[in-house]
This record gives sequence, C-alpha cells and structure tokens, in this order.
Amino acid sequence: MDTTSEVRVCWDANAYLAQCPSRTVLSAIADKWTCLLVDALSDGPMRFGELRRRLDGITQKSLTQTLRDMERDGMLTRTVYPTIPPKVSYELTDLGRSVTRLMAGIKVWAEQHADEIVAARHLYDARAGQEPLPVTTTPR
Amino acid sequence: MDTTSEVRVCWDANAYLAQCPSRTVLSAIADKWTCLLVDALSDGPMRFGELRRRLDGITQKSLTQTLRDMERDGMLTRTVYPTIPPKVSYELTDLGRSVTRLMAGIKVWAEQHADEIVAARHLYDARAGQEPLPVTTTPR
DNA sequence: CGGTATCCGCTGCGATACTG
DNA sequence: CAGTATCGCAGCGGATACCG
Repeated sequence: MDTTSEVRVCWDANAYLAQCPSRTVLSAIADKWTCLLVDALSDGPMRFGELRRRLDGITQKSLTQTLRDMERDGMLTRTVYPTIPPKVSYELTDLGRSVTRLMAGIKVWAEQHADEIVAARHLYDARAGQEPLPVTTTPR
Repeated sequence: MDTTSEVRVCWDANAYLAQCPSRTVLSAIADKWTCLLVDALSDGPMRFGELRRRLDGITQKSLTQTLRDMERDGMLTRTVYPTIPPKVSYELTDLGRSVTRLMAGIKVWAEQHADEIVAARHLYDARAGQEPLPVTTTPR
C-alpha cells in the first residue's frame, strides 16, 4: 500500500521535465511577442497604443492576450487611469526587469544573424529542389 | 510608373518590424523546443533517441520537425550513419553554438523563477474570482 | 532506430463588429 | 483609447500506422 497519497512533485526545477513548473514558464516566455514586449518596456512604462504601434504587425487581440498573460505571471503591472479617453499604462515589475537583458540578447542575436539564416534557408531549399530520386517513387 | 521594381528590403535589422527578416528569425528561435534542443546539444552531438528521451514530453513529430527547421536555418547538422540499425547524429554548428549561452540563460531563468511565477498566477486567478470591484483604484 | 504518412481535434490568430 | 465579443479558418501537435 502507498502510505504517502500525495505525489512527490517538488524536484529541483528542471525544464527538461514535462511536469516541472519551469517547463510551463519556459513555454510562456519563449515567445516572440513576450520577447519584444519585455524589450519594449525595458525603457519604462508604455501605453497600449504605443505598444501596438511599436510591435509592428501584432493584432489588438494578440497584444491584449500577451499582456494579460504577462500580468498574470507577475512580469508587468497594468494601470488604468479613469480619464476620458481611457489611458492604460504597462510597466515591468522587478521580475520582468530581471529578464530584460536575456530578451534583448535574443532579439539582438536574431537581428545580427538574420542574413546568415536567410541564406542558409535558401541553400537548404535549393538542395531540396534537386534532391536525388526518392527510393520509393510509388505513392500507391 | 515604378522604375524600381525591386522593393527596398534591406533596412537595418529590426525585429520590431513585421517585414524584417529578423522578425522571422526571432519567431523561429523563440520556441521552447528550440531552446531546449540548443541547450541539450551544447555539450556535444546527440542521437535522435537521446534527444527524445531528454526532452520529456516531446512527440516524435515535433522533435523531427524542430530538428529539420533548425537544420534548415543552419543551426545544426544532421549526420546519418548507414549502419544497421540506422544511427542519426545531430550537432550544433558555429551558428548554433553562438546562441547556447542565451538559451541556457532563458532556461535557467525559467527554472529559477518558476515558483515565483506559479505563485503570481494563483494570486491573479484568485483575484479574478472575486473582483466585481468597480473603478476603485484611482492613481490620478 | 529513426524516421514518414495520415487523420484529426483543439486552439491560436486574424478579421470584424461593438462598447465604456 | 483600450478594450471585449464573436466567427471562422489554418496550423500545430497528438495519436496511430507503417517503412527502410
């Protein structure tokens, strides 16, 4: 019989393990919008409209959703000013600020290696076009 | 008439811009599986099965797809040993190795702040349950 | 062992319309 | 201005089956 009915769930945090909370956290922050939002807010509070204009191509829905998720995770605070028209300001918390360097690093890496990666993709796609004959040429 | 039929596409890389190649690159690397794969491979080549076991919870399909995408992007090489049974080894390229520190940083951050974020989520969700509060907070 | 192929349910996301 | 609500589709990821 199992005398300890409670399952042991507190290992050391290890994002390789599917059931570890850090895996969920990793899923949450490993996202392009989260990365850009953290970076955009690293210089100080910004309003909803400012963020929407800065993150070119983001839809209102995605921006709202990502901001809500980050607020829920304690990465940023949402402050509503009951003015007319309404004004909502978003600001990183200490937790959010603690990841700004990493996010900026990811963003800069993407920018610095974009050309290299685009070239690699073209090369790969070109090779795929003239690949040696597939062994099984009989789909049915 | 437009004498310059070619659109100007080479600004300075800026991931905030939807049409900038770096945005696509950011989308590609800001992914939990990519992060974990880069980290797992940072110590040297690994076989498909080793990776599958290490990245707990990943499906064969997702692993194959993510590895293919990374190979296409020039982040890693895929080597097939025509033995029986087959053996396939994956190894980071210089490009892939150049991002290992950042990826490890993201992973470690997730692990170190998991508890804090889980707590924030519970707090947020608890508030949501009992927040019929009107506009009370009035930070001028 | 290391894949590929196929089906398929879920949700992520865009587009649109409406509101305090 | 900063949302919420709703619809509809595409794509992702899971499950399963099969192959070299």
